[in-house]
Amino acid sequence: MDYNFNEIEQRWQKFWAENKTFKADNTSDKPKYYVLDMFPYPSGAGLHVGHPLGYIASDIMARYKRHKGFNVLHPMGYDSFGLPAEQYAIQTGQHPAITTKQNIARYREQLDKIGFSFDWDREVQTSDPNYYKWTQWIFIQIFNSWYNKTSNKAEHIDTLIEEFHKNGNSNVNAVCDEETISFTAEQWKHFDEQEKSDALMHYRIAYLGEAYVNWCPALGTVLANDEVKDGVSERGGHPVERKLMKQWSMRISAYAQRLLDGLDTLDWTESLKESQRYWIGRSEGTSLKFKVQSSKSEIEVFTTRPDTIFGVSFVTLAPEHELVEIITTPEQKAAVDEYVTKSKSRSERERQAEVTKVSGVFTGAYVEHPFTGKQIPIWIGDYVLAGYGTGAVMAVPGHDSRDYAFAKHFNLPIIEVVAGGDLSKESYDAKEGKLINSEFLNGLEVYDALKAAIAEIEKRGLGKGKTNYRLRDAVFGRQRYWGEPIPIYYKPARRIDGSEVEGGNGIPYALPENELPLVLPEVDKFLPTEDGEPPLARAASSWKKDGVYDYEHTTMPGWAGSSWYYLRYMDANNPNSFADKELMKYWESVDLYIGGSEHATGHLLYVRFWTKFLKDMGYLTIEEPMKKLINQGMIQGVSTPVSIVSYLYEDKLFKVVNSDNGFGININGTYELNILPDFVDFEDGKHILTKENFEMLKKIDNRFFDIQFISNDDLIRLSVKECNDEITKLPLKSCVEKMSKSKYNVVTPDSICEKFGADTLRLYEMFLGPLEQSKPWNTNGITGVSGFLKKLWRLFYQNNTLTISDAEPSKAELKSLHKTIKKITEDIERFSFNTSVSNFMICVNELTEQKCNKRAVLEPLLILISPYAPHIAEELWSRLGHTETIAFAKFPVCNESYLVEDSFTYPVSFNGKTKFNLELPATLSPADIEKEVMAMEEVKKHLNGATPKKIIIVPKKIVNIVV
RNA sequence: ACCCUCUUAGCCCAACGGAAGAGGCGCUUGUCUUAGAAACAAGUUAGUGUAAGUUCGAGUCUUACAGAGGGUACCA
Repeated sequence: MDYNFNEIEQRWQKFWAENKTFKADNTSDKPKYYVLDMFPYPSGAGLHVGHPLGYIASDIMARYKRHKGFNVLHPMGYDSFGLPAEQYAIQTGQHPAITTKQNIARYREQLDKIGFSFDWDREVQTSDPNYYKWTQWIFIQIFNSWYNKTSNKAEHIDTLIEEFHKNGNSNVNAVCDEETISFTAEQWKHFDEQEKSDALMHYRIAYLGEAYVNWCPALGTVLANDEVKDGVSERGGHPVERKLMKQWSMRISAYAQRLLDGLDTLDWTESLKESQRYWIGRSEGTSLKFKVQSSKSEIEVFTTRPDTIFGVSFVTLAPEHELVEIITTPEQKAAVDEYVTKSKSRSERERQAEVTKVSGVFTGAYVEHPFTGKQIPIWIGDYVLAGYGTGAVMAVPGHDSRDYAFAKHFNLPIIEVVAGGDLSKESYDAKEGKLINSEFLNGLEVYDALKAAIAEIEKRGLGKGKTNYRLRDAVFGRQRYWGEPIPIYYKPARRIDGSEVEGGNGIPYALPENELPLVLPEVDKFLPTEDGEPPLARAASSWKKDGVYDYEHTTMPGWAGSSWYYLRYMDANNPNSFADKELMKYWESVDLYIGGSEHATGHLLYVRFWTKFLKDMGYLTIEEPMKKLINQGMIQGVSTPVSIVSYLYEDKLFKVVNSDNGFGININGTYELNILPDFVDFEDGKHILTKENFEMLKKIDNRFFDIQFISNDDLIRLSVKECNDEITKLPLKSCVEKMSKSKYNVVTPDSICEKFGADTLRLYEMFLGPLEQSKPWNTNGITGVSGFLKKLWRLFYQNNTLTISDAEPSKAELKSLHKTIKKITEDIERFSFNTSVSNFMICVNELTEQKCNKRAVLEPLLILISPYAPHIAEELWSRLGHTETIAFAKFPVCNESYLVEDSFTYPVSFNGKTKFNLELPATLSPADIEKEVMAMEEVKKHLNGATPKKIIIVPKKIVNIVV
């Protein structure tokens, strides 16, 4: 009987599904274990071999924990709202719901083939109204909340209204907008509906406010910071620009400190925590006011280096700063206006490309130095960011490299106030050295000067110590169709007398909870309207609250649904709440979360934010959603790039000079692309293009007239028309990069499953190397893994018959087994799955050599291997006569007594250099070992009469004699 | 520019600070086969990217540099 993996795998996949083997119980005496994969977006390309890497690892963990007696929650679902389905809808008219459904079906089919132990009864899809009803519900809770800095948590907005009623807002210690005006209780009582709504809006955690956003004209929507890469949209690569817009936002900044502090409690990689810390960007400094000369205005700056206050030689405002217009002198107005217009029109990408270019303009106005009273010019420059701090900096060119570059460029004075650098060459940014040229700070070390400067600034009432965070509030509205509708409607404002205010946008109200879900309406087209309204404005005129009031037309961003999905898995089908409180208490938080590191600052920050919010409101008991997190490395694809120099189109020859999609153009003005892998062969470790394939390539794409192949760094130019016989094999340059549909380097798991089986795929993906490390996909070693499974099979089947002995195993057999038990257990506990695979190989090699077919050895071995290769394990387990699944069989425990060695051969070394070996009983104490060693003739010979300085003895390791 | 990770045999990768090698691929030679392939058996190869330091002892710890991969990007 041969190992027929196709048949075996299908049978067991069917068995698991029919018997709901992996259904997680909500009540159990067993300890719980929650293992979760990062929510996949079901893209049209399906799974490639990189996706299952993490899923296999988490599945091994889930199966292992079941063997270990845990009640395991291991669910899967889909983050099914998102841009690609919508882009496809715009191009084809196909409703994104249909595309999404197809893609999910394809994902599911691929996932099922790999034999994961998911509890599919708990599947969730973010685009399902039964799911997004609760996403909307959570939004309403956030809308109805404010952040109380005194209690340091979110509270219901009613407590704030009550306070306004009693005392106005002067005593309120809340996280709110900068421009919040103060009012008394009396004023509050006389506010009309609009004014009350506006006042509260400054405090709500989900709020409608003006913000600079990343506007992407091509996608017709705003993007979050983490959805923008290199100044272009992460999905699609379209240019992004800055735009001031009224937007729904989330006051995540209120949680900045807690998000930072919480990191210390998490078992995440240091590098991931570091990225979050950096993204949150806490910095301690001082706010400081500069009086503008001959004006009532003041410029407030934020600085972390108040110690360098005497080194200020100018002040720089961001072009968007509100004072720019007010303080600019008539003589400078034209220049300033031009600069402001120019910097506004520049896209993010241009801005970022010009980071090293210095630009700016003088406003003509001056401030007074707060200590010396000296006149200091005010400049504007776009190296100052409008959104950070106060949008203004005190420039200390001597000790800040950006100010230095600006000063050098515009020939502004550079004053040295901290000794230790050479200011003729560069600024001296280090926080080390003594203060000079600084009046009362002279002679102090930087650290002491900082404290002294802050004290003096506060004493004189010029400013105060302040902590700033780089973390911005998250824009929450998207001008898109395929997302959760925001459950808000607008009522026209009313005057005190009750009459309606004409025009205006109306006052936003949250929908009552019994009207949820607010279902996504049908639209005729998935595009914005002619007047630039989002697609939801196309909904039928009946799509209105009570048939009268407009709903909000923007939808939620991709991260909304994924910010709480781990909770829904605990109680996926609950119609009455987002999840039952008792169940959330039982499942607590995720014990192991596995996914890619690309979510470091997006999803993983938002999910922590929502968790903290829900805890504040009393729905949860946990502060952090994911206790342990592992980033699986990326599986990269291998591509073979070529450059197209010119191409033929409708019988005309074109030279590639530029391209409007801004993609793939290299310096020489050629167009780079990757050859489809179907045309590339692999020989002697090199990628080659054969003559046959070249001919094929010509036929398929006859536009390519003149192609440069990059071959071992030499460029070989081939003309398609003149292709001659000389070239039979052309070595191609290959490079390792992200696996992506657009790069033609995607490998799917399907063909591997077909050819070698899912168990081989699972083992092989683990065998590739450490889980967290990125590695290129190659199938060179896959026959080794597949051979191993065949070898395992042959331990049970000799000459096509199951031959199993119930005899007592030999000492050697038991040693092989228990050594493996020990190693595998250690490997799983530290997520070292690659080494487990080789340990299995060693074990099977040894047992094969011992011709072991003892049940007492092979049964435990099957349990050991079942998390990794569950199908073959189930099959052999059942053939051994078991009628129950192997999934819950007790994981074997290592019996150390089988591993004990009688003796150990010590390497005896002098000064670290091994001279000879000495076999001694393993039980000998270090003192006895020393006696034995020192008594030896050879030792005396090596010592040559000298007395050893030190003798180091590590039992069962080494003996080292220091002379 | 900054931050993180990695660098061990022809290749992929192992080695609680204790004799550098477990495993797989590849390669070589057999056995078996009409042949190919498979299976089986035997064999094969590095002194750990470079330079310094800590240590009785360093692939492992520290520092600097180089290369590769990933992340962030004027945050005052």
